[in-house]
Amino acid sequence: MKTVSEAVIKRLPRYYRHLKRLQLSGVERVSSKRLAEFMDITASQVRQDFSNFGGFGQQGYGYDVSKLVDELREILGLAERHNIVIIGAGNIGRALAGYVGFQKEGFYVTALFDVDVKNTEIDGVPVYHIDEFERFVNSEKVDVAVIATKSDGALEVKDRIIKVGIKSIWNFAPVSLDVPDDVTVESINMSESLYVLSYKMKSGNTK
Amino acid sequence: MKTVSEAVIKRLPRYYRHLKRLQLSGVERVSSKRLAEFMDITASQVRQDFSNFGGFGQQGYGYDVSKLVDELREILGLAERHNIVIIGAGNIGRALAGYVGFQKEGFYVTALFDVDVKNTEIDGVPVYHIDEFERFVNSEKVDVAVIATKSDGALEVKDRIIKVGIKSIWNFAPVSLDVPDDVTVESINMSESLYVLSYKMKSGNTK
DNA sequence: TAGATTGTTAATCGATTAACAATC
DNA sequence: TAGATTGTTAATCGATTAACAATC
Repeated sequence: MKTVSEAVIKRLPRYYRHLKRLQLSGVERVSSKRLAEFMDITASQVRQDFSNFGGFGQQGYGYDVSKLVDELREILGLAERHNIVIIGAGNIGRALAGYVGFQKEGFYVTALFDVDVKNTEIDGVPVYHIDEFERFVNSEKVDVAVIATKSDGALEVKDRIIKVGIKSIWNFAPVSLDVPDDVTVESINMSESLYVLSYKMKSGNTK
Repeated sequence: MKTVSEAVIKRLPRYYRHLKRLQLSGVERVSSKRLAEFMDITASQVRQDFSNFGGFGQQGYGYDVSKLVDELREILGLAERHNIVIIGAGNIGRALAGYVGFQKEGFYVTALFDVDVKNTEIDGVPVYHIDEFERFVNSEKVDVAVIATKSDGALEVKDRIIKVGIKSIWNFAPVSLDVPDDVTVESINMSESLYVLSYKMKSGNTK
C-alpha cells in the first residue's frame, strides 16, 4: 500500500467518529462538502484523503455513510480483536482498564501489571505483579502494551515489552521512547497537551 | 506577536521536556544540532523554531540550557499559577486530580464536580455537586475547566463552562467542541490515539 | 436530461531543509 | 586567529486547495 501521510492518518479516526454519529442518527449519505464542515477542513481534502485508499464515493451522489464506516473500520484495524495489557496500576492505568469505550471497537484489556499489587482485579481486569509479565505474555496473545507507569519506570518497562516481543506500545509516560523499526509507538503526553493549552491561553491563539 | 504555527507550538513542550532533562543532568549548553537529535528533527528546524521568539542562542557557542528553559517556561505560560477545575469525577477525572506532575509547573486542581458525589475529596481535592459549579467559579479564580465526563454530558458541560466565563477548556470527552473565538480548547482523545496505533500496527507504518 | 458530486490533475501555500554570512 | 555555531535568506518539499472532466 502507498504510504499515507501522518496528517491523513490522524484524520482517519475523526472521520470515523463523525460518520458513526451520522450513521447513528440515521443519515444514509453524505457529500464531501458536508463531511468537510463537520471536520473543519475543505471538501477537496476529504476527497483527497479518501482517494489515498481508493475512493469510496459515487459521482453525483456522495458517500454511503454505512459503507464508509465499514471501510474506515477496516482501514483502522477495528474489525479485528486486539488484546491489551497495561503496565502500571496507578490512576491512569486504572482509568484505562475501566474505560468501556475500547471494548466496543475490539480492544480488550486482559491484564494489569504493577510492582505493588493491591487488588486482585480492577474493573474486572486481573492485576498481576510485574514479575509475572513475561510469563503472561508468553502464554496469552497480547497485541498492545500500555505504559502507564511514572517516567522513572517507563524505559525499563519499554525494554521488557520489546524483549518479550510485543510490537505495539501505547505510551502515557512523559518520555521519548526509542524503539526498533518493527515496533510501533503511539504516545499520549498529558503534560504536553496542557502546556499547549497554556501557551494558547497566553498568546490569545484560540485556533 | 507574530503568529506561530501549530506545528511549532506542538514542539515547544517537547523542547521544554528535553531541556529540563539536560538541565537536571547538569548540562550547561547545547547546540541546535544536539538538541535536534533529541527531538528527532533537523538543526535548521530548531533554529527556525526559536527564531520565532527572537532567538536565544549565541554564535559559536549554542544555547544556554538554563536560559532556554526559563525562556520556554515563560513562553508556555508556566511561570504563572493556573487554577483548574475538573468536571466529571470518574476514572479520568480522578486520575487527573491525582496527577502530581501538574503542580510542579503551576497547575493546581482546586475542585472536582460530578452529578454524583461519592467522596468529599479525592487526592486532597474537594468534590462538589455539579449544581455548585457556577457558584464556585464565581467566587474562586478558575483559569481552566477540564471536561472529564462521558460524551453525553460533554456538550452541556461545555455550554456551562462558556456561560460562566472560563476561557480555557481541556477536553477529554471524545466529541468535537464548538466554542466562541475567545475560548481556547485543547483536546485529548484517547480513542483516536488508540485507533492511530491500530492503523499503524496494521499498515506496518512504524514511524 | 440537468444537477450534483466525485476522483484526479494542477496550482498554491506553508513548513522543512539547506546554505551561508555574521560573529562569538 | 581558527573553529563552531547562530539567525536568516533562499530552495525544496509536501500538504492543502482549486479546478474540472467524468459520470451517476
